[in-house]
Amino acid sequence: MTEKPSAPQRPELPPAWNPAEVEAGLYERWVERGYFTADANSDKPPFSIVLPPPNVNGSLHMGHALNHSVMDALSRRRRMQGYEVLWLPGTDHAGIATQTAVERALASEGVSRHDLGREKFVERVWEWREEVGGRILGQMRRLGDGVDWSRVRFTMDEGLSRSVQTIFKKLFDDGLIYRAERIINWCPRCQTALSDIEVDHSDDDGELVSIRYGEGDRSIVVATTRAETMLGDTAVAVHPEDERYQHLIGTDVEVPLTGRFVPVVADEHVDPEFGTGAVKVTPAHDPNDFEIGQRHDLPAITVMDGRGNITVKGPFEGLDRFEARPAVVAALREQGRIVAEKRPYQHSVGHCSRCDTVIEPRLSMQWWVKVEPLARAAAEAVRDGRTTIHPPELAKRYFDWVENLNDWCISRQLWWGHRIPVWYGPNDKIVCVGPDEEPPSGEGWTQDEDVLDTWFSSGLWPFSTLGWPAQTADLAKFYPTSVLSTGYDILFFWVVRMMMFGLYAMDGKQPFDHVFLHGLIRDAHGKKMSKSRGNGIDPLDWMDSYGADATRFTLLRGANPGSDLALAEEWAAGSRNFTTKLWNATRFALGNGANVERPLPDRSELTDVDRWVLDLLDGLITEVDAQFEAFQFSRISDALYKFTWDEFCDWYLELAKVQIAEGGERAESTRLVLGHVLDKLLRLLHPLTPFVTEVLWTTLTGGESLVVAEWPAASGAQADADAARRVEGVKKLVTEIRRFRSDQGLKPGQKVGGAVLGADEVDLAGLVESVRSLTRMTEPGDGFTASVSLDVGLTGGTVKVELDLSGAIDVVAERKRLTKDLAAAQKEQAQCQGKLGNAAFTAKAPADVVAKIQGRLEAASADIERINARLATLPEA
RNA sequence: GGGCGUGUAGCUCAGCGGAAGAGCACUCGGUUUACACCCGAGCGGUCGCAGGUUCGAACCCUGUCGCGCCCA
Repeated sequence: MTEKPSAPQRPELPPAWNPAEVEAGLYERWVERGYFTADANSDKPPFSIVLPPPNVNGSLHMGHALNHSVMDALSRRRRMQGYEVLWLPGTDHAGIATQTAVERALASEGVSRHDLGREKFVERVWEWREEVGGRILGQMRRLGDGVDWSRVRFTMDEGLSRSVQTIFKKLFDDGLIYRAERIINWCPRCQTALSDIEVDHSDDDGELVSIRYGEGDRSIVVATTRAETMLGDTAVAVHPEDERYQHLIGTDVEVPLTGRFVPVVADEHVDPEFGTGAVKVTPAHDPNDFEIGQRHDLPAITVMDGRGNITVKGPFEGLDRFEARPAVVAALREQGRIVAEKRPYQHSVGHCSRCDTVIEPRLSMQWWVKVEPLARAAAEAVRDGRTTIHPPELAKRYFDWVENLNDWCISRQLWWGHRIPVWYGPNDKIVCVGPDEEPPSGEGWTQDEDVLDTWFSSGLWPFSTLGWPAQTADLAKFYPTSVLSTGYDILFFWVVRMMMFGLYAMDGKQPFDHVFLHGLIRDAHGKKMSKSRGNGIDPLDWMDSYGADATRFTLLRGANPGSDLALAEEWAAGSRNFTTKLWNATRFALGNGANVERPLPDRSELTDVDRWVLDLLDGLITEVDAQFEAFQFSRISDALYKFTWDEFCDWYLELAKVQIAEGGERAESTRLVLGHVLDKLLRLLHPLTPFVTEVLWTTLTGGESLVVAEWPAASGAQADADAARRVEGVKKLVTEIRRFRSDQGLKPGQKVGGAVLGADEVDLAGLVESVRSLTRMTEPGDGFTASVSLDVGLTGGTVKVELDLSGAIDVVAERKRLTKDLAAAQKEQAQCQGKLGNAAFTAKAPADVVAKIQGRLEAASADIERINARLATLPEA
């Protein structure tokens, strides 16, 4: 029987990794083989993630790419660990954004939605969704997202709409949904109410105008930033204890321009320090004024329509609010009623988070969710540990917010969305209709015109997507979901709403066990990416240039929990370099016969170098596992990067060359070690960089796919501390020799004869060949003359290296090198002596610390002696 | 105004009680047959400032200044 060739025939790797050519094909193969399709009937433990649904008309931006990289890494690892993994994708209908987009398209045809009518308009939106709605899903495939495409959902689906109607009815019946007339945030451009979190506040330049109301000793000066709303004033308010105004409280003053007399009321909420201490009260156009109005039973006069145009008969009628403001001020000035004007005056102004239009507080009838009991449950679930927030610092913010929630305005004056299932009938009858109920028919019954906030339906996502309200196998298997991942800026949007609804609908069962909150994407200098700055980076560009793996790796490497991450093209190039490095290392290993055809030989048959790298690998596996459990993606990536590049490539591969050159059994065992280390390393890297590892691993092992390969476990072997010490000794020796060569101006490739003396004493005899190989040092030949000697202090002794540089050495360079080393050793010596000379230190510090310092002192002193001796032998420069 | 976070190498960030680290950038030298998307060697920091606790502080405490975010 002939010996088997050590390197079996294997498909050869191309010389370079070309992601653009390969990624799409790999991805489609994974999908076709059904790797990402979850089985609700499997016996495996479940692991589930629902994708926080992106806008149906959006496209993949860097924030998505980061979040998806996180979710994909988590779910790929769990799949390899033998979990039944469900990562469920989908999109939300983005009520305002989508309706606006379609209205804009219609406008270019000269048609408004009202021309079309509600039914036809909604049809158009569905058509629009068919056209653009798949874009972001396609982009997810490029990134490599291992989602279950058989379960892709949309918030306007029939099933999800049923969930919406079910929960609306349940909340309505429980008294947690009600209708009320209040001040809401109105966007005059979007023409709809918004909830509080859809309003962004910024400090804008405005004006502060002081206006005199009334006459003579019955007059009072109020300060306002919104003079035009005075047309709707129904009171002037002062603080009850403000001595300046005691005589006016309870009297009436005239509101200029209107001829109307309004009462002066005393209210605790007026700040006597602000302006004159008196404020005008416009209950229909200011949330604080509305509350004052409630307390004092004041009428509310609406002076603007939904577009922000003045509706009061007279000279201002029809003017836009921003035109009306100066017009009103001018009219007041003419009457001599302007006491003071301050411009610019910075104050906080609310803007629509969709379109940036200045919000108009408006009195209007809307539907509300009473959040207090829901929010209390949401806080409790985190407090008692059913749900854990990562990083924990952000839990505080979660509590603060949840405990101070106002009721949630859920009705929107749109056509695109879930229509409110409430019918109004004769005699003010109101009926809320559940999913299997017939709406009331007959004369006089009409359905509410409004639709629900998009977040109302996406808040149901963790269970509506699994089939709720039906008790499906999916729901039983995959709820509660394992992890929800999103940016910390979305904490209040997704997380809180999903928590409130999940706990409510699922009998106190939390929607997710863990919440992972990643940071926000910024540019290379930490600035927010934005269209106006033009500093945005498109993840698709990165994928084109550097590959999906490099894009993912860059994002994960920067993902420190709770902190933002700065990105620049160089970062992605660096990650691409890493994938190339991995590619080349594997190519080298394969070219030298690396394989996993047989188990590793017993550790006793391996070399120090083999045991060292295997022990490091064990440590790496332990580290990666621990950091995965802690959502520390940056540490995972860093550990893998450093092992791959700084240990495996820089040292093990170089040392393996020596072992392979030995031939025979040694070469064979080295090929196995190479194969086994790479095999496990590729498995560990797969959740982060699935594409390149798939190609390398299938080539190395002949296995079917890394997607379904087993996640590696540490070997359990006792780490060989002696092997580690010896290899570290080799590394130090090699580094010192290289430094000497470099300082002496030797070309890296130039071979130099040399002798290594004293290797025995430090137990390195067996590794001298490796040192020679890595430093281009040849055996001392016949005419060997040591022109220089080099002392390297290692644990346990000093190794002397003699080199024949065939001629004079560069004394200046050598003196400089030694002087530098001397200075370092002296500094070290002084530091250690200082500590040891301190009686308090030796008395109070733990014994092992004292011993360590003692050891350092001895080493430093020996170094100083050696270097001085060496310097003495050098001729003067 | 309230709360949270953060100031470490030129840039972006790790480290969070016992010898100042990484990536990128920079300098020098390299056609060492895995890799120039690379290899080897180097330069670069009183860890914002001021006090305090401790045998010992980048790390803990207090104050202060700068920056960022969230909520009013």
